[in-house]
Amino acid sequence: MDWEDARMFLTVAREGQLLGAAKRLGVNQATLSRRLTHLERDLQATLMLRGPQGCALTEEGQSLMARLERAETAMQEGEALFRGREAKLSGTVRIGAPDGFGVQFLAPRLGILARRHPELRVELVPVPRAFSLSQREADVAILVGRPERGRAVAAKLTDYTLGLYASHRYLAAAGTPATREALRGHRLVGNVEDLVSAPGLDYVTEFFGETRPTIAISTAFGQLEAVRGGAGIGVLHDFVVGGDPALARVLPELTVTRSYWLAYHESQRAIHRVQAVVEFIRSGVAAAGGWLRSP
Amino acid sequence: MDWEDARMFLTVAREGQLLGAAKRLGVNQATLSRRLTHLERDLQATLMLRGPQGCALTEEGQSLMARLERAETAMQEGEALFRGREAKLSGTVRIGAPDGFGVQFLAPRLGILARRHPELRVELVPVPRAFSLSQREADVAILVGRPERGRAVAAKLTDYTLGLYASHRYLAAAGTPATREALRGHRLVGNVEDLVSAPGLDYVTEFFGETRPTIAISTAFGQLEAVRGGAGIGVLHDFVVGGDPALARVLPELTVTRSYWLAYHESQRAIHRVQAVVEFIRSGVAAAGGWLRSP
DNA sequence: CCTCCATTATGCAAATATGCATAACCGTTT
DNA sequence: AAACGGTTATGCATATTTGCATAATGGAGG
Repeated sequence: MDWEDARMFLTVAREGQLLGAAKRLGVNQATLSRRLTHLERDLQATLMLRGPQGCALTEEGQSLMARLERAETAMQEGEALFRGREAKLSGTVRIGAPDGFGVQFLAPRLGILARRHPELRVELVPVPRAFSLSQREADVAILVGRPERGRAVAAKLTDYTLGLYASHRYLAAAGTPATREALRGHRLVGNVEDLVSAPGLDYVTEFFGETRPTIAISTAFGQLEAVRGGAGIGVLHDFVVGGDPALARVLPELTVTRSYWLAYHESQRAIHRVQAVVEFIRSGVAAAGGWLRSP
Repeated sequence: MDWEDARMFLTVAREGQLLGAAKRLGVNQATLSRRLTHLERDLQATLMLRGPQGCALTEEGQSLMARLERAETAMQEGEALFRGREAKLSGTVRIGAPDGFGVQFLAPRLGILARRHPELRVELVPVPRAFSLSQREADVAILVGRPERGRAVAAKLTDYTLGLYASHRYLAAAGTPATREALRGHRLVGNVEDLVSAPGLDYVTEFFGETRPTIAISTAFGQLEAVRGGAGIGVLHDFVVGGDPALARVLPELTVTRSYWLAYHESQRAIHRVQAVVEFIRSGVAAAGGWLRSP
């Protein structure tokens, strides 16, 4: 028995005529006639007598109607689990992001998102690690570089640049290197190789070559604070440094460009709250313009 | 929420994979994938996580499944009202028929039908009256002449003939009329005008013209017995008379042909037990050959 | 790391359902 | 008896769903 046929039968039974029930169900009257015929054929019973005077239930139809009403109650309960949350976005969306982007870009802006969607709950995980979208470790992930495979819907957000920085105090004491080779004589701050979660995050070798950093920190802000504290020369996101007066650009011609991508599992494509967050991030990045690039 | 989508979701939830559930439901795996996507979009929720390892319910999916199982219980109860009667035809079929055909042809043969379908119950109403098929006064009606309008499926069964008969005793006493005009001097047995239920049943005037029968009886067998009892000359169905030695054909060149039609309401088209009876009658008449015609 | 297998997702053609327009129907009114 | 109005049923064109075939996927095993 086709349950959708049954649901339609129930409405006709209540309405007493095909035309009115069709309007109520949002289908054509002809469709409804056929759906009922299909149900009667399937059950091998005449459930209602139809004529220009409308539809009257047979005894068999009465019996079925009673059971369908109980089914309807359970169906409506099930549906209610999801309804009422549609108009205003509700539920939780988890964003996984590299800490540079997550903390510097997203965190300050989440208030806008919260005010726009009061019922929405946002979880931000600003740590540099891979997020499995298929296992729902995050609903939306910010990635460095394009995701290679898997059922993710991916879109490039923006390019961003990284450069070498050191504190004024450090440079005053150790001198400013004039060439890339001269970096060998300095203390370098980089990231933890083992915890590099994506090929695109391995930009330290592009700056230091085979020279391994003396100090390795796995987060961008950790690196920032270490460099700020005079620990040495480090590779920092230009947008993270911003206009910090305590820091000086070192070897400015050495710069690396990467790109942030946004991804979510394709099954989330139809989830409005996820799409709302996606759109929020995309439009936020677009509005920020060149903010993520070096001046 | 499409209830049929929901029913399919329930099966996938139990099976743990699309492919197995598709087989169980008798649909293609691709169809099932789309039905689930459609349900998830409708409810704005991810009900299950799908991958090459199969399908795992989310918490939302778990909640919905619980309600759907209750709906399913009610649906199965409703369906059970009709199931279990399909393989062997059961239920009741009412046949309305003119008494000539009903008693002389159908009644003797109903034993065959009963043995063929032990669970089937047949009601025969062999009275010469109109049966409203749309109001289920009969499931199957045998009619004289083609039904004119309405939502009946009609099929011609056979032609049959009527002739004038009298008992030998009557003719010995009153003489045998040599012409149609001579009938005026005889006692005539006909039917009750007021109860003539169809134009086709008004054959008495075709024999007697404007002469009104002295004795009017509303049933064919009533007329038969009256004629047999010497009441007069009557119009009888040739197949009802059969080879009765007590009766003599009068004015054999006067004969009238009518046809029996079988009809049922179109909503009964899909009801197997009704179709079984229809087929039984049609094939019975075909097998009887010229039985309903005068020799 | 590569291969295999059983799974899910999707493009495309075929099959089916749907809506539109209209014929047929029945009860009411004139 | 005829006309009217609101109903249901159905032919046909269009829209949608479905099945088929195959690409993509992830876990297991070698």
